[in-house]
Amino acid sequence: MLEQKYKLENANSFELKDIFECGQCFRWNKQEDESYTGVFGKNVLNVKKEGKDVIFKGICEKDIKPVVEDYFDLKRDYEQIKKQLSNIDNNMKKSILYGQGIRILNQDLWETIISFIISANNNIPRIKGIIERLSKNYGDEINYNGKIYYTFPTPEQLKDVTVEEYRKLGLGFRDIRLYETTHMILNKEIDLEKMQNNPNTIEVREQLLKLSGVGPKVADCILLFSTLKRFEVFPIDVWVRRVMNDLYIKQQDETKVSKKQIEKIAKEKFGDLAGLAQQYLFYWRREA
DNA sequence: ACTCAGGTATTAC
DNA sequence: GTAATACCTGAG
Repeated sequence: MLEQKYKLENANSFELKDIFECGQCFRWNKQEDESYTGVFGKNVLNVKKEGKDVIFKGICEKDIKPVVEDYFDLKRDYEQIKKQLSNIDNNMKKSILYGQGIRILNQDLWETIISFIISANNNIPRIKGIIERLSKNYGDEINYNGKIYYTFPTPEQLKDVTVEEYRKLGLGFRDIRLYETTHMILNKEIDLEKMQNNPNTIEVREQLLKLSGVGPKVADCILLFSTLKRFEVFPIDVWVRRVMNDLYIKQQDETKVSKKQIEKIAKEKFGDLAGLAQQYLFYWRREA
């Protein structure tokens, strides 16, 4: 396949580090020239900034422009969202200043489900390693610039993989979760297509929670970071609990702050944009 | 040797 | 319903 190119000129709210290292994705890697290369769907792309312009190039199944516009959420007005959130309080203002270039990617639902099951009680380097090994073992090859990349395996490609094989890839105790969830999806016990078309977030969340290895935090990450794109959810992990306690709750022992309490404050303060607010706060608290 | 990391499932009050 | 506990793995 031929290499395609697309240049986004004078981009606002688009910083490579903010997008790829704010914790939403696992398959984008920094290159020596500060650009990032990643695989999504059947595409391998390199993204580079030149001043305020963004250069996308790589192997794309379809026309690169719509592919990029969709995946990078380019049609959404992040400037407006940031303005709205910044008005809430100085904490939001500060965190948005730090992560001003964040965009929430439209990641494949299936891939996001599996990736965040793997993320449970795990660390980022290991999560990334596991996902790469999964792709290398069961995905398809794509050649680009003399290197071989691998697509994320489909449910069908994982159909006959055993729990033992997962364990060998370093999945640890998540091996059985991956196995069970894959088969629930293959059986249509959980129908991802229906889920994708269901506007009722409560119902979709309930469906996700039925999947093995998916609890409240993982479900909310899937709702926020996949093509489901629900900005009203508020995934609570250790970092979010930490930052919410530091800023708003101020209890001595952050681990004792209840989820309900955090959710209540998030809803009151951030409303329908809670998910975005979470992402700015999370990234700021973890990185800054 | 020991703790920790983007939590979840299970078991026990 | 809410609280305590085990759980792969590998890096520091």
